[in-house]
Amino acid sequence: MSGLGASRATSPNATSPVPADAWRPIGIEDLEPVAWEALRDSGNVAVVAGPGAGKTEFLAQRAAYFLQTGICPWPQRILAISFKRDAAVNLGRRVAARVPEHGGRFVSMTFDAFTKSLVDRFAAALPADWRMNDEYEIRTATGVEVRSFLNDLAFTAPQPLTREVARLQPARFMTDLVGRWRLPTTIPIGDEIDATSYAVREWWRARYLRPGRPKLDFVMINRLAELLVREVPQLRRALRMTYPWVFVDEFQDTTGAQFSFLAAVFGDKAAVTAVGDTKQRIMGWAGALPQAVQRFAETFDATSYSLAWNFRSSDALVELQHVIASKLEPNTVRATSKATAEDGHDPAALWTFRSPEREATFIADWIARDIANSDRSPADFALIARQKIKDFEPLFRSRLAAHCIKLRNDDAQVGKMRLQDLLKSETARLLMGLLRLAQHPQGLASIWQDVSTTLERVHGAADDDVAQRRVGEHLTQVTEWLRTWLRSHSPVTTPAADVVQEMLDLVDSAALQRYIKSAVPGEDFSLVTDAFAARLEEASSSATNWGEAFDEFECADAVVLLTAHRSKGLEYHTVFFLGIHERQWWSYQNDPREGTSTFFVGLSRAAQRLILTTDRVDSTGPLAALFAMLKEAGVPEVAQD
DNA sequence: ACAAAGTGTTTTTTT
DNA sequence: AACACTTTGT
Repeated sequence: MSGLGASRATSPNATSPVPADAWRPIGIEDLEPVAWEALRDSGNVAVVAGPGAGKTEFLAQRAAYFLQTGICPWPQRILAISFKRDAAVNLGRRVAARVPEHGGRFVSMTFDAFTKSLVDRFAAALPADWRMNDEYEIRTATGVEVRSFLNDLAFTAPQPLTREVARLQPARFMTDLVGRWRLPTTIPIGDEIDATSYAVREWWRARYLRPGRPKLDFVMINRLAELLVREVPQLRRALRMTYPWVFVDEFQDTTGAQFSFLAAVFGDKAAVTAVGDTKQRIMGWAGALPQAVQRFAETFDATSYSLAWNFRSSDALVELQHVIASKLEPNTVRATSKATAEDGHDPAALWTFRSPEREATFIADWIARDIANSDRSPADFALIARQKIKDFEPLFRSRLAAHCIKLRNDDAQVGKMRLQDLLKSETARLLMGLLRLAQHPQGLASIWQDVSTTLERVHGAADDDVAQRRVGEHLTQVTEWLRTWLRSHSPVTTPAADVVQEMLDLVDSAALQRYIKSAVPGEDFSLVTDAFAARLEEASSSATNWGEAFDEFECADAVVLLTAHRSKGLEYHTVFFLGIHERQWWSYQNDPREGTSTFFVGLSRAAQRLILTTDRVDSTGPLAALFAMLKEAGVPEVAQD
C-alpha cells in the first residue's frame, strides 16, 4: 500500500543519522530534565503539562529527535494529530523549520482530516452491510433534527424500548451515543438488546443506510474509519508500518469516538505520545472525555511524565495559577517559572466597577498610560471574557480609539467566518500578502518569501528551478499590475469585491483553488474570499489610503478582544479578564469543574499581569468559589468605581 | 391585537 | 442570568 501520508518523503541518503546521545534540541536552549526523559522514551508516553510548559515545542523536539537520530528511519513517518486545523498547521510548520531535511516525514493533520481520508480512500473495503451506495455528503445534524428524530423514534420504537428511548438526551446523542457505538460488521435485524443500540442503529438507517446520498457528519465518519481499520487487517498493518510513531496534541479534548479510533488503529504496535492538560479541559460540552489523559495512560499502558516548567508566566502568576490548578487537581505540582520576571508592577488585581462604561473608560485610559510609560504595544494587551464578546466591543473600541489604540475583536463575524479564522487562513494570507507587496514599492522580504513559496506550491514548482524562476517573474509582474491598479482606485469608493476579483484575475485562480482544496482541505475558497472582501470593505470605508485599509484589515498591532475558549494556547503580557459575574458565568453552577477550567485557561494567558474585573465581589453568591480562589491567592481587590 | 407564557441560546471544532 | 424569539391565551 502506498501514499498513506499527505506529502512525499525525502530520499534516504539526504543526511546521515545523529547518534541518539549526541542529539541536541534545535532552536531552543534546553529542555527540562523530565522533558528529556519523556523525549527519549520510545514507548507510549503521556505528557501532562500545564499552561506555558511548551507542549507543542516538546512535540516538535521529539519529532526532530526521532527523525534526526534515525529512531524513525526513512521511509517511516510520524503522524501528528491535532484537533484544530490551525494547531496542525503550526506544529507541521515548526517541525519543518527545525528539521527541513526530514519535514516530509512528519505528517501533521487534524483528527477529522485523518479519519475522512481513510473513509474516502478505502470506502470500497467496508463490510457489505456498510458499503456506500452513493457519494456521501457532509451534513452535520442540527439540534432540532436530532431532537425531532428522537421524538419520532419514541413513538415507533418497539414496546419494551419506548420509555427508555424517550429518555435519551438529544444534546448528548451524537457525541456520547453515536460516537461510542462500534458499528457491528453485520447489521442485526430486529432483536434489539437495548434502547441506545436501537436508537443509534435507526440513526444510521435514517442518514446513511437508505436509498439516496448518505449524510455523514464527523462523528459518523470517525465510526466508519474505526470499522475500516477493525475489519481490514491489511489497512491496519499498513498504517502501523507507515506511522510507527503517533503524536496527539491537546489530548484532554479527545472525544469517546476519537479515543476508540486511536485504540483500534494504534492500540498496540505503534508508540503513541499524548500531550495534554486535564485542567484545561473546556470542551466537555462538545463531548471531550472527562479523564482522557488518565484513560490513555491506562489503556495504552503509557509512562506518564509531568512537565513542571512554565516558560510564559512570572513566578507570582505561576503561584496564582497553582491555587486554581490545585482546586482542579489536588495533586498538581507547582510549576517553576522560567519567564524573566519584570518588576515595577503588581502581578494581579481584582477591580470592581460601578458601570460597564466606567470600566471601559478606565481600562482604556490605563492601557494608554501604560503604553506611554513603557515599550509595550497594544498587541501586548488582551481583553478576555467568558461570552457575549459583542457587548464589550463598541464600548472598548470607542474608548481605545480616543487614545488612537486599535481594538481587534477576534470573535467578530466576518461574512460567514470568525475574524480569527479568516486572518489565519491560507487564502487570506496569500491575498493580503499580494496587496502588501503591491503597496510597498521596495517590497518586504518576509512577505515576498511567504507569497512566492505559496505560489510555487500552487504551480507545482517546488522542486523545479526553472519553474520557480517563472513563478518569481510572474509575481513581480502581478505586483506591478496590482500596484498600478490600486493607484488608480480609491479605497473609499472601490468595492472590496472588485479588489478581490482583480487579484483573482491576476493570479491563476483556478490553480489556486485546486491547490487550496488539496493542501488545506476544509478551507472553503469562496467562503474565505467572500469574508476577505467583507473585511476589506469594512476596513477601507474610513481609510484615506490603501496602506491604512490593509492595516485596519489585519489589525496586527491592536488590543485583542476574545473569549476564554478562543484564547487557549495564546499568551499576552497583560490580560484583562472581564466580567467575573453571574451574567457572564451563568452556567458556572451547572458544571463548576468546567467553569473553573475556563477560568483557569483565561487567566493563565497572562505572562506578567492579570487584572480581573467585576461589578461586585459577592463572596456568598454562585461565583463564591471563584472569588474564594482569588482571595486565597492573595489577589487584592480594588474599587475603581 | 396584544400580553403572557414558553422556548432557545449563550462557550465551538472538524472536510 | 438575560436576552431574543415563538407560541398560546384572552
